Amino acid sequence: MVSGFYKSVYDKVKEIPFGKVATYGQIATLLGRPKSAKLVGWALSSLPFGVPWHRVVNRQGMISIENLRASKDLQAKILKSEGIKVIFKQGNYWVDLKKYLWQN
DNA sequence: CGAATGACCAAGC
DNA sequence: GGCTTGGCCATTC
Repeated sequence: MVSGFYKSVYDKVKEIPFGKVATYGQIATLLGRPKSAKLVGWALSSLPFGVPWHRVVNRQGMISIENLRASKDLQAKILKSEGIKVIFKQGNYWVDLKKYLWQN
């Protein structure tokens, strides 16, 4: 069910430009709920088709979990295809936030 | 309507 | 300096 806050999250995620990434906390802040990054993460757990979820990572630039729709491998794959350098470290994929963080 | 949940974050030990 | 804990709040059950 897409409603209210969720929709805002999806719209904001769609605004992330090609080749950039954003963090959960950042999106939460942009939506006016800086203390509720969790809600962003939760919203992403039930993403509608067409949202570039692969451009959203946690505060450390890490891809934390496998989604229902796609694996971390796929997410890393897509990021690479967009020109983003993905590093595999300690069993997880990471991106360089200093280089690719979305400056809005 | 009360209680649980969640792809997070920052502080504390 | 790695692991645990509490807080956050819309949505679901």
